[in-house]
Amino acid sequence: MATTQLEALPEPKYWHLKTALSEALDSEFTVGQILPNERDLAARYGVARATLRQALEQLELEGRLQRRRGVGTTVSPPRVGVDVSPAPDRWPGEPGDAWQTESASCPAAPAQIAQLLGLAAGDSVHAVRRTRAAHSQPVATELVYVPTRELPAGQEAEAILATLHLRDLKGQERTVELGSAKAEDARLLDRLPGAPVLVVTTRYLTEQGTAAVTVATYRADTCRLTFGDSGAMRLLAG
Amino acid sequence: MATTQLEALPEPKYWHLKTALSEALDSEFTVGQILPNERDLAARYGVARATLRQALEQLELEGRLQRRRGVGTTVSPPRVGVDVSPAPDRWPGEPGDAWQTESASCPAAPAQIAQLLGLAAGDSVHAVRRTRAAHSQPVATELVYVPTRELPAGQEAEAILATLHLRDLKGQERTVELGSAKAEDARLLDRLPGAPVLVVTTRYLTEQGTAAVTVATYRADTCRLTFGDSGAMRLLAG
DNA sequence: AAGTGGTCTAGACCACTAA
DNA sequence: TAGTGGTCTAGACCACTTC
Repeated sequence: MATTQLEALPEPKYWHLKTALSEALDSEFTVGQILPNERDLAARYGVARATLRQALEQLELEGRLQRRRGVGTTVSPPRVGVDVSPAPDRWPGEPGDAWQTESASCPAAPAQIAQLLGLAAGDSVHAVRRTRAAHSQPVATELVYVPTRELPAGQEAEAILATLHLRDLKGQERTVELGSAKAEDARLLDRLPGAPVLVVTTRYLTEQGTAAVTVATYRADTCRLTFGDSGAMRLLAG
Repeated sequence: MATTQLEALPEPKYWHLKTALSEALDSEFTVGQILPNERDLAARYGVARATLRQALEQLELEGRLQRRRGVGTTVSPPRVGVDVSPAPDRWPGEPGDAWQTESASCPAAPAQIAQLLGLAAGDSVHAVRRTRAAHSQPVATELVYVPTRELPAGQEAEAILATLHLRDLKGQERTVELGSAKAEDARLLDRLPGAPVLVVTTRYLTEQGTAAVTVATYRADTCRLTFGDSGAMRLLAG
């Protein structure tokens, strides 16, 4: 019986554990199936529960597992691809987009938003909350920020978006980064606060400057963001 | 003296801790400054070290902190924006792109890559390793996969890329998702294995099908992916 | 050698879900 | 009410960097 690599293993236990679990997931489990509970799994692999959890956390981060308190740990389906590059000449809320408008409010602009919109810190903005689902599961929540420059406060969400549609859109700028879900976003996405999310920030540009900013928060565990062909498709359309 | 919210706090300790630390970071520390060590910090806030670490981990995930074993925890600069949407009519390795070619090998295609390239599992492919830096720090590492269909094995990296440049590029398809760094990527990015990364997969399309696939791995803690204007800029160029 | 963050343990209790 | 994952503790040792 070979000693294998147990004598000199620079890799930590949870790393090997993760590999072992990942292979078991491929060979012995099917999508949606529920795993043994954490205490049993830890005992089965001969590690402390905290160590087992470290491996599960990474697998959840990679979209292989889904854990729900009070329920259990289940095997995730492959991530769903969600398109985040709609036509570059369309405003949020124009017919056919993937979002469902929820509500509107009129808070002071967060510092970062104010900067993107070219406003002073604390200026009032319209904020329209929207959500997006795939396969009947919520995958993203978004806030559309519009300056209250020309449109008075207290409008309906649809009215706010409608004012954008009248304007001439010059282009969009988009960024993607990793974040952790704030309490409100987490609730809407059916996750715990702090869950990893992909934050997509889009700036809508007109000749006069930035007319709107959207901050969309996608569940990182279940989503794969897709950017459709940025060359041929447009050439075909034009 | 008010009891504040200590009587009924559904939020966990590490969540409050994170907020407290985040505010301290803004007001009492400067970029690059080194924080007190974890044992001292934990004592200062009256929590166990594991709880303190849970808060630090989230702040690191959000790009606010950087922790290095044997050194300490430092305050991170804002994330750097890296453009991941070069001109949609250019191949990898054409003059002026942001990457530095490292080496080439000729492995069997991983299952996922084979599928994207329309190959059978285990078919041989060229794999060109490249890296990308910003502010003298490595921010991404990439593998360019090219089928060995027309080009024999054992080529130099530059020769492999050069064969692509002769072909007519019809378009690109790009996806972004969250991953965790494999051992090799982690080493190149100066991170520990398992570190969170943004994985950008690009498919290069010709009339004949998929000519190449790139898998780029960006440090999620230090990078903000940017997608330049997808409308106006091209109109101006054309 | 001293000090840092990284890993690991063995326990406890809590919040939540479902029968 | 029983069972799940989520939080928290107090300790130990290890890997790495720096002096």
